[in-house]
Amino acid sequence: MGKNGNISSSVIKRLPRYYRFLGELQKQGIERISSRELSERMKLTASQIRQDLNCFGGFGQQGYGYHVESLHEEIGKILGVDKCLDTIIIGAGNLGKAIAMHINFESRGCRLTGIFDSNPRLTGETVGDIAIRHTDEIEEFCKLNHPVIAVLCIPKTSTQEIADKLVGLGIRSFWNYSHYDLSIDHTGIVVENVHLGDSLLTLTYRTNKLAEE
Amino acid sequence: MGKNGNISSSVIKRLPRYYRFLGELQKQGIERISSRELSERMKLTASQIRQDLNCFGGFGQQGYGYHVESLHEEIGKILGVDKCLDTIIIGAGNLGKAIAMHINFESRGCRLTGIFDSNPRLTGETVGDIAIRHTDEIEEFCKLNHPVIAVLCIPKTSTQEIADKLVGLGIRSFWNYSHYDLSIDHTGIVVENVHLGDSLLTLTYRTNKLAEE
DNA sequence: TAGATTGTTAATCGATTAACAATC
DNA sequence: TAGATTGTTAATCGATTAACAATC
Repeated sequence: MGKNGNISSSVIKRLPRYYRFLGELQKQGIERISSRELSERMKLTASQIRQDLNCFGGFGQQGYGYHVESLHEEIGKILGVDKCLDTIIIGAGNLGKAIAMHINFESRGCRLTGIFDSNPRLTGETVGDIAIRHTDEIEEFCKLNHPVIAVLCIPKTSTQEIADKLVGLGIRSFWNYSHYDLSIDHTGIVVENVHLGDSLLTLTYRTNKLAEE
Repeated sequence: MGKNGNISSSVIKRLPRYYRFLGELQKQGIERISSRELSERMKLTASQIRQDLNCFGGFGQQGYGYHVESLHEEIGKILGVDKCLDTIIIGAGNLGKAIAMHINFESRGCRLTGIFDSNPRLTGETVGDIAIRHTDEIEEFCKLNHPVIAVLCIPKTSTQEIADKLVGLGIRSFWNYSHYDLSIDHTGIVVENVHLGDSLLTLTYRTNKLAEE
């Protein structure tokens, strides 16, 4: 922990949620909020909120609380929503297309610049305003445009191989939706494994557990 | 902790991953595995694996390790993959359709039985082998078929209202993809909020952090 | 000033890891 | 039997919560 140093991943994982709630409050025209009131809305403790925010600096003011707009902006800056990380999607099946259409990359500091699929029948088809390219073109595209994030929506068998290749082409971050636990040996590479199936399976567990009682 | 009692959510969240790895090992024809070898493959400690598995019972054998096939089966039973929880999807936009096509519900103890959307132009269109119904039909459908899980792929503004209505119709579990933190006051209701945007935002954070160093 | 609420330190709680006796 | 590896208890570590002095 510390003002600039290493923030624990527990804290980092909570930041986007703070950001969302503050955005909502701002929309609702709420100017200031105390850690206690925010804690009630977010269903966590006021202590934790103050502890979390103080990893990055003293954003609040004693006796007053936090100014919603500036706290929202500060957390946005910490997360990097003002940045523009060029992003490509590998795999234009149902999931790849849905992510391209459904996720607002811009509001999360990213910009979708390319979609690739190995199926030549998809080449040229557009998703939103982006044309699907054949995977053979990835190399040339990367050398020209230097994307840094790759969203992997491909079968698990090819994931590791493609990821390794992409690292060689300058990709530094993977948002991995394949049913495979990607890990990259290179230092300086970031991986976020999503695993929607695992998420459903914990729901199945808890649902069945419920019925037992 | 305890053989049948309350298992901590940290453990539960790891179970699907154990299940996946053991399935892979089984496919590869590996018969037995020690906690140490599994720990190397999964990149966690052998201690943790033994600790986790012992929440549910002594599946191993001293001096031998764990029998891959039976451990895989046991964890499957714990998770409930042998069950069949009827599931409906609310919202047949890009994401709803992608989930319908992309997720193997059966292998996770669920069965997709209906898809609904408020846009009448989608009514009748099929996703996989399931016809999209209009949301007006949800009530009748639930009374007839008694689904227990609802996958919410709808805008955040309508989520709470629809969820409350679905609880009244017998839904007990929500797999929520809307950009809204769903919480249900009723006891005995399970919610899994997914938030793909938050996942991307942590990746953005870590990617920018990387560049700073 | 008095009241409110932060920032921060200390106490608690839970999860992870280490150690080792039990046992196959 | 000897070697290997579990199940389980104890030690450590980290994260959360509580408390309170600082201060707006």
